[in-house]
Amino acid sequence: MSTENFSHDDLERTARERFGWDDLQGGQIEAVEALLQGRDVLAVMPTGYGKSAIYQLAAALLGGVTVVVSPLIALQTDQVAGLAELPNAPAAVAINSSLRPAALEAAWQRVSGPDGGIVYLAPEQLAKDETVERLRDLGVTLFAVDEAHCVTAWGHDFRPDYLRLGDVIERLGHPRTVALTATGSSPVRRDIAERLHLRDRLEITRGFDRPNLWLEVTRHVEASEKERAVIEQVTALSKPGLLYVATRADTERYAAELEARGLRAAAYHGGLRAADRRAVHDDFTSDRVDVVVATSAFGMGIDKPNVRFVVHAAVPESVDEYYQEIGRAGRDGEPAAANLHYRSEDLGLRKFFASRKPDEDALRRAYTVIAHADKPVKATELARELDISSRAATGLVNALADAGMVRVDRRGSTATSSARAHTAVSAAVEVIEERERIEESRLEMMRGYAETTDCRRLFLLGYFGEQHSEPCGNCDVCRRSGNQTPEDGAGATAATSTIPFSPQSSVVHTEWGPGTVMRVEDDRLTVFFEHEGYKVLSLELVTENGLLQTA
DNA sequence: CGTTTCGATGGTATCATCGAAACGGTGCCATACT
Repeated sequence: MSTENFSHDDLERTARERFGWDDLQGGQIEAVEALLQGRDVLAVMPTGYGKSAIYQLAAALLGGVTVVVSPLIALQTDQVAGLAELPNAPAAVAINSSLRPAALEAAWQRVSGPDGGIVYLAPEQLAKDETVERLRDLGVTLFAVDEAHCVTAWGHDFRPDYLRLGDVIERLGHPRTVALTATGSSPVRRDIAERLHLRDRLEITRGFDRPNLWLEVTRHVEASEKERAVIEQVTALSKPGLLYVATRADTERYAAELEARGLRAAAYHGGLRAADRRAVHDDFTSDRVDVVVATSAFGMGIDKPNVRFVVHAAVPESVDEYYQEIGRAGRDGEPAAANLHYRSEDLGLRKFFASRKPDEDALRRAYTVIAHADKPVKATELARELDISSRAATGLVNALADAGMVRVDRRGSTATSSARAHTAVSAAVEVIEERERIEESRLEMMRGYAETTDCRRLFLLGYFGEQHSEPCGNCDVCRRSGNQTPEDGAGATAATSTIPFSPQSSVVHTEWGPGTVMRVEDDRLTVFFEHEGYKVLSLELVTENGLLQTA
């Protein structure tokens, strides 16, 4: 089948006849057309915009087998069930550890026919040669990575197989690839594109500004005072809503406190049994609870239009994560509140999570084993040899690979040179420390949001690379300073045109190297440096001393 | 990095105080049990 001769009408007819969709959005059409032309696509769109429709429609038009990488089995199951309700949609299966051998074989058979189908799986499945070879034999026409920010957020340590997806795509012959996510500042977008080896990519960003969200930060000194304020606010706000907390114990404590106030509250965290998690999720979706008190585990796959507030009892690890979490409020376009309760001490827990001290001894032993082996070493073999978990082993290998000291293919890891162990270790340590610097700078941007004295929406949109000049009129800063709605406040723009650096332009700093300008204000610049992370620079010092050059 | 928990201490008040140690998030998968 020729893949380049689909007309706009074909696309809309297929959407209607096979899925029952009558109203595709511009961004969806643009993304599908790019895929049909053979381009790779990075789509950044909020949940509810219809990201799944992009690869589902492309799959139907292209035929053959579509692979969808999805981080949670619960999400895979939901997607398969959704497609099964449509009589003419492509066959869809989820391949994961919950399947017994017979069911597994049946699933493979379902998509092995001439019409192919959609295969949902987690990246860990694609870490198995057997799975990749089976897909390669079937012939993959489209590769989709759903919730693609997981590549950046989880790949480095928590779920290292996310970093292997780029190689998997190559081994499948680089079928056209689409990455989908609901959030992504430009450093995250670039990391996704590089890690997945996207080629000739089209980036489509839609639906970032959420003017109906009221933005507010309340600062606290004492922990107990903060807790009381959170409880009072959540009790007072319109329901339903979400309360994000930092620890599992806090979910239980706050939920109990809210129940004592007569609210229907449920705690949610990753330690709950699968059935309990599902129950809380369903209760929230069907308005049987008022408030879910959750860690960051709660979120992916939630598409509930009438969430009236998202309150944070503690800062999340980055503005990316914060924006994704508050974006779950007010999807129906009606007013909704995003309130952050902030104590600077709360940054400490996030800093702890971000800091992963490089284990030099483990790196040295790992490199020594790999360098002295007469054949490639698989992560599982390394784990056995060093008596560590296979996750830890994959993490060590990822660090050595990022430093260019080992090469990883499907047979395992091989040393790239005859470098001595201490050379390899210090290179890997540098990679880990750089990552940590960047993580900490992302946390500093979160502090920046909490402590900013400017319009909060301008801060958020600037973080995501959208330069707006008018204060929003719908945040606590604007309210205090008497800013009205944007229409009323025209003409107060800063003279940014005289500043020699524009947002999204590439720059080079004498000390910090290459970077991208993220935000331009009257007297300062925010720049993301590739090896250092975010830095806020005084415009005066930068121009006087010639520290920054446009690249 | 900050908070909570635990145990030792001192001293006799039958427990307050201090310092050290432990703990804190996100989910696949596989394997070993019932």
